[in-house]
Amino acid sequence: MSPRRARAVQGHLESDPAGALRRHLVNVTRRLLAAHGLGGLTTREIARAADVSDGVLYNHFADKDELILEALRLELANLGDQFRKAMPAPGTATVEANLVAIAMACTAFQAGALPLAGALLGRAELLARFLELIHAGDSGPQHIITAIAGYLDAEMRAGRAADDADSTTVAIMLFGACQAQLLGAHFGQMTDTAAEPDSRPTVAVLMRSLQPR
Amino acid sequence: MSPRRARAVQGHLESDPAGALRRHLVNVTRRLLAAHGLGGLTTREIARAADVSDGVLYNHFADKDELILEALRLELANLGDQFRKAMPAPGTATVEANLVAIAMACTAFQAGALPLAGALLGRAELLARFLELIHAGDSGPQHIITAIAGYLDAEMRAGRAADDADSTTVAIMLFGACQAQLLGAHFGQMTDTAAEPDSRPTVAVLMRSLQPR
Amino acid sequence: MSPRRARAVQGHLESDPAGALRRHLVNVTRRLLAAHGLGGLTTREIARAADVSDGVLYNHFADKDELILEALRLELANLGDQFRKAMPAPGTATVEANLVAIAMACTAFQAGALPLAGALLGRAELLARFLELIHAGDSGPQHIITAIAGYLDAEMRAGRAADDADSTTVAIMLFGACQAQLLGAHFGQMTDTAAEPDSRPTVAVLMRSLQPR
Amino acid sequence: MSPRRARAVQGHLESDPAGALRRHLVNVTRRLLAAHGLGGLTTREIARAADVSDGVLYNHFADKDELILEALRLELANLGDQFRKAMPAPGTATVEANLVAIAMACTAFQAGALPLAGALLGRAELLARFLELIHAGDSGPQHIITAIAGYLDAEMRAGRAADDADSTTVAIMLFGACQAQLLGAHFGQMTDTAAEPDSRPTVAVLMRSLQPR
DNA sequence: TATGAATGAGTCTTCATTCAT
DNA sequence: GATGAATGAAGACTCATTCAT
Repeated sequence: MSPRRARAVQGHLESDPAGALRRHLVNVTRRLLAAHGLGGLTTREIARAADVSDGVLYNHFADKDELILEALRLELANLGDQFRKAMPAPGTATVEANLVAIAMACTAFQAGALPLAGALLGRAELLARFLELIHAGDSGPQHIITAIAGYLDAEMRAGRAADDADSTTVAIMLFGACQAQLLGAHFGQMTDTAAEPDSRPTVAVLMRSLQPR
Repeated sequence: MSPRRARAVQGHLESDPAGALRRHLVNVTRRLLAAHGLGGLTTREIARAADVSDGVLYNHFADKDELILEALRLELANLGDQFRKAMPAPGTATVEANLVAIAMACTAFQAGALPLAGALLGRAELLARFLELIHAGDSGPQHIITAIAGYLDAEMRAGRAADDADSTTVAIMLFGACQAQLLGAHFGQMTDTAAEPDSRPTVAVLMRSLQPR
Repeated sequence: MSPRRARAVQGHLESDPAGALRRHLVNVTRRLLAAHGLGGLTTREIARAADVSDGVLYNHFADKDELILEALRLELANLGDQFRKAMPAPGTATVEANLVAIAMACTAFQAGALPLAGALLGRAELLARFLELIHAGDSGPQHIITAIAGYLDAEMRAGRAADDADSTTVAIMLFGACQAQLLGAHFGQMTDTAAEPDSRPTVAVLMRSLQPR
Repeated sequence: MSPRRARAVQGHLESDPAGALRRHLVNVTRRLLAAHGLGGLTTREIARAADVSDGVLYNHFADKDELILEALRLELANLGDQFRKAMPAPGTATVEANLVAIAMACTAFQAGALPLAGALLGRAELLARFLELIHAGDSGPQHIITAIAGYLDAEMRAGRAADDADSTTVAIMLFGACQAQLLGAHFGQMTDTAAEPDSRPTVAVLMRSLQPR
């Protein structure tokens, strides 16, 4: 009595078989987007990668953009979750070590977000739809900054960091330094990029402003 | 008996008439690229904007990408030049004021580079060709960092800045903070973005590390 | 244990439950066809309008065309029935008044048949199947002509109309004049089309040939 | 210095080479439209029939509809011209013979216009664009009616036809009778249709109203 | 038998590139 | 060299039809 199941999702005993292919398509698209960006990503390529016919897409999404946006949203949300998980708890270890850990989490987030950002740059109308989509969510870069600033505030209140520094500014600087290093590696010489960017010097500079006196 | 001059470059008494049209095409492409990025920029659009026939492009460039790359290269070089012109001379004014000026120059550079970056993100093979192209040049973000670090080194040598901070790290942080603010505005809520990002808090934090003791 | 009843025909206690859905589909299709013609009428649209699943169609018809043909046939038969009902009885009122009434019935028939004709024009193979389908029936325009001619013959026999005119020719002329006026309104300037076409002048001309002498 | 010539129009020494392919496409489309109507007429089919690549169409027309409309317009104009050429001059031969000739011209016009009408039925937006297109022209059925009425008026003034009949009504009846016969043949039994419809009975009926007394 | 998601051939359209003139 | 129309390989999307459930 139920409609047929797509080749690609057969055997997946799903609690929600109706949404299974939709999710499958989104996940495949996330993968392709994360790997190669939006440039030259065709509906056919998505269908092939999903082992599904060319037309299915339109059974689950109004158009290609809707699929892309959904994939972007989920991928970004996932990156945000991973970042939050990697955030150290205030009061543990040392502030310096924690900032290094945060820097690594920033870099991981940015590395994942780079292809997504590329997909939206120069596609004003897609960006607009995307912003509307995530506005309520807690995925964007703003929330990363807020989270870092929140950590700093907690440490300041605990007396483990000087409370006369602006926590948001420090958060932006940490996040930005990581970003600059990443983009430098991406657009830069691309040689020896294998090496993880070292965030310790950055943290060292910040610590001078955060040293409780 | 000399070959026909293209409509668009007639009247331009050039010392290098052969290269005039090539330069014209590159300049038009730079303008279009800076304005709208690479998304949806067609060869026909370039030809129309250049007031030139659809085919000329292929008399001067191997293909569209070569034209794009040349335009990107020159546009980036131009942004680099403008940045260098805006760099304050060490020893003038105050270090703090100079850092604020540098921050503004960074922001200007990044704002101009954003559409260019968008053109390259997610186009791995284009990026590769681009990197090869600019490798020898002094246009990339690396040189911005180097220039800022150079300024800091000079101030350190002059005793106007603490010499126990790593100038390159400070440069990256300044550049990165500006970048993060810009991208935050671009991808962020886009509300009240009209306001110039304020770099003074960032500079204030850095000054704590640079205060000569 | 009897097979499932489709959503749309539940509650209809039918003596012929098997044929109920088939009839339902045909009726919905008739409505859609009469309203918008065949242009852009999709099987999905039909299914939606019938509140039925996309696939049922193929349980009751070989293909879309078979459904369309059945709907066309019934709709045309219905128009024919309505025409017959509107036919005045010979000997009643005046011949002139009756011809005006017949003209109005012709116009009504043609207005209803117009979208159906559009569905068949330029679809030679569909038209061929359709003609085969209605050949035995008494729905086509031929029967309208025959009916009008029959009326005229009766009036002639009754001495209310000159019997030296060819009744079939007069019928064709009456029918044709209405048709020409309708198509003129449809394809014509479409201004002041709201006004019912006036058939009295046409009837007046015909009366000259029918005046018993 | 001039762009290349399409395969299909090579050798046609045209005074207007630029418009040659446009005209070629329109003519091919006219032929296809006249032969099979708009149903299932694809851009590819047009391109194949024109011996031209799939994309050319869009070098000369905004979209498929624009080409279709142009073809419809020209074909209708041509039919109108042929009708006008076939119109007898008032005062020549006999009125009866002339009306028979006019009836034949009507039938020819209608036979040609039938597929065109089919293309527009059920395509409201196309019809609207079409009406706008031909509004100023003198091609539509209205002008056929007007021309016939004009002929009748002339004969009336010359005393060769009774001047108390409404010429426009008679024109509509003549035109309409031919149309009804044609459609009857087209949608009717289609057997023995080879035989030209005989318009003499129709004319005979009309003559009764036109006989000068 | 009804369901409705899956299928994939086919539609219109775009656009980088070619090439006769 | 310059021109700009011609080319044709994609691209996004539609829709009649199938078929597992």
